Amino acid sequence: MASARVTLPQVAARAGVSLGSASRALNGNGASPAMVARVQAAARELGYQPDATGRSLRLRRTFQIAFAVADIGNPVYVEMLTAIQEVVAERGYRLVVATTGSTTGSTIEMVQGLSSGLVDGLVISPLRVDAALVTELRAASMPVVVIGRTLAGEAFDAVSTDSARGIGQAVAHVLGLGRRRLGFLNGPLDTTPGEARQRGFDLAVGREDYPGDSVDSEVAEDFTVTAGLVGARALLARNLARGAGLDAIVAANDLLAIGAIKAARELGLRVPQDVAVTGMDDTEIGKVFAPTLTSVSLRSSERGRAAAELLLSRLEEPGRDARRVFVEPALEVRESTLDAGGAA
Amino acid sequence: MASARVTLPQVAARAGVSLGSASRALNGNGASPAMVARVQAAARELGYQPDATGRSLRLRRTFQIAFAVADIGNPVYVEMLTAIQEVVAERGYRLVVATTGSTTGSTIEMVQGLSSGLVDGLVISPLRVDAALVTELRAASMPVVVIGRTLAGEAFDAVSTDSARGIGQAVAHVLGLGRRRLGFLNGPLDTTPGEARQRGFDLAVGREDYPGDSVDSEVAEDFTVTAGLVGARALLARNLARGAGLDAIVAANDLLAIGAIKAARELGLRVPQDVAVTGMDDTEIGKVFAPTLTSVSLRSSERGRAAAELLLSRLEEPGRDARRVFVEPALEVRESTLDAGGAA
DNA sequence: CCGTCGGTTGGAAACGTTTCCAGCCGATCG
DNA sequence: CGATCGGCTGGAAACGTTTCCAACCGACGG
Repeated sequence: MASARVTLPQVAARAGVSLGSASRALNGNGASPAMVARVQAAARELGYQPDATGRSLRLRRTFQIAFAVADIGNPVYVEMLTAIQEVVAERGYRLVVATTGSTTGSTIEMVQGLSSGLVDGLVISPLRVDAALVTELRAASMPVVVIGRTLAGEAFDAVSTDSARGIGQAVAHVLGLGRRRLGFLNGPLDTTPGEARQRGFDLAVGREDYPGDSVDSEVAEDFTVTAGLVGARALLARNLARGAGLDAIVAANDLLAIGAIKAARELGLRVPQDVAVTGMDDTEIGKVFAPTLTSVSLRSSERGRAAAELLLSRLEEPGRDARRVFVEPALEVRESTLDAGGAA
Repeated sequence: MASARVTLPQVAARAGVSLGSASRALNGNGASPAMVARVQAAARELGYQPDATGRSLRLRRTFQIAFAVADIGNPVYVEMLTAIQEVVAERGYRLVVATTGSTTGSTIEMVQGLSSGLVDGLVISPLRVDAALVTELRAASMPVVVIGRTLAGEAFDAVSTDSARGIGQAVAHVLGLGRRRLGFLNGPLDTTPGEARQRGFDLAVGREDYPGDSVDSEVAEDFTVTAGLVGARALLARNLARGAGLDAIVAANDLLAIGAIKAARELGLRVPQDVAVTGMDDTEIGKVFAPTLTSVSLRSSERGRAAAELLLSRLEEPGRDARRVFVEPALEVRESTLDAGGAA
């Protein structure tokens, strides 16, 4: 393998022209047609492949962008990754995936590691945010697009959604179904999504005209099915013991919701007849689950795509003002809240 | 953002030493303790970050490796990606994800694009393989590790499993449950996994002592839930019409299996009581599905990890002989084949 | 017919790093 | 006490590319 690389000087020699001319000919800058033909022929004969490192060094661009994410196992991030990959590949960029770890400390380390001219820009969707991370991101020697909470007052390009409002939609939906004893199954409160979704729930059930009878919240260890199962067991058992079992669980994401459905079934409860369950993120897994999962779509693909486009546009126009893209949450009603009767 | 980069000459100047000494001091090669201290101090004061492109150009290594995959949406590949990422990150490498497209033509293009010194090595799990692709991979100017069919007679490092045998295990399992009318739901036959799994099924049901009554196969459009749903509808309907409905469906992967379960339910069939269903790949989604899915594990994480380790070891020792790692398939029995009675 | 201009070309510099090479110094050994 | 050796250092070259600059050519206009 790995026959010795053929370099541009070799191509130039073969074509009998100077190095500079060869470069111009291949990049289509001010070279005569005859020159272009000669050089291209020589390049083809030799099997010339331009070297990315030499080119990057000179150009000060790598045509790589990074997507940094806490947990690549989460389907939401995979969806974003797919969308980002699609957009950037089309424009000739490559995608580097970087795992941040769940703490801000390890995220900062990762950002520093990336700040070596290795990538031209960064899309980051941080689970946890603090001042140090914001500082680090501002200091980064490359454009950054944040997916998630728009960092207060910061001049970052950002893509955000209103997941608090999304939780509100889910609450309104189950109330509309006549459910009155609501449980909220959340992930860690010190995460950006956990905090926002809790706020959304508290707001929705705190309204003057709230018609529900009881509310209860449970915080799972993280945003996974297993944690959801454990959390929902506690949530359901607690309310059952209290004499008035829950008739609806609003979960902070689809994985938690699936955990909740499994927990409900363990107790012999039917979904949705006995307990309606809603998720959030509208992931593929929820769409194929049985029952199919009512979920608040935060349009992860769209957010990924928007973030990628924001980043590319900034690479083209570095000086422009920071831009923010908002994506509206939208409730997708499916079987997990739809009684056989079909009341909506 | 983007304050002007500080370069090594600047650090050297600040420390009052030569460029070469500064480099040696930072890389820990033959520099006096005093020198190291001075240079590190200067570097810290200036916030020096070594430039990856300059370093790569000189070193002829980028410390990046690529993972090329047809469809990053498939959970199997996500699992591999996670494992690979973990291994390489630990050794100081970064992971670039490359999407190949499903044809060999687009895969070849992608390999060529990567052959620009941008990555030090490549892990590829091709869906379809032909002679041209093999040629291209051999000619690639970097080490390649193949996950999947070991390319006949080729000197690639490879990680493979015997998915044909895995299908055999699934068939044996449902036969052991007393099922006698088997359907096989496969993906496209011109793919590497499709071909192998079909072979496995045909072999398993073609044995002299095969006790089953009937067999039937259906080829879905691709390896997705939707395609599985469509394919399984046809498969089930066809056999129902024939008077003897299937009592087991062996699917070529978990997504197809989930499609099959949905199709069975549409027809009012219970899983597993009326129809037992098995999948393959043992993905997360199958583990949380209701019913949980009996599946043949091909140990995707393990394969990813092995591939990454193979690649890193080759980077350290370029001349060594090609190595192959085999991973045994293993059946994971869950609810989708387990009658309430619990017969195994 | 000569000057000028636009289009092309060759040569050289530059991007930021690592490493080779030669020279220096102090120390050790004969 | 002198020669030699080892450890460090400074300087320079090299990795492969793009682009600047100066020079050249033919053609066109005055």
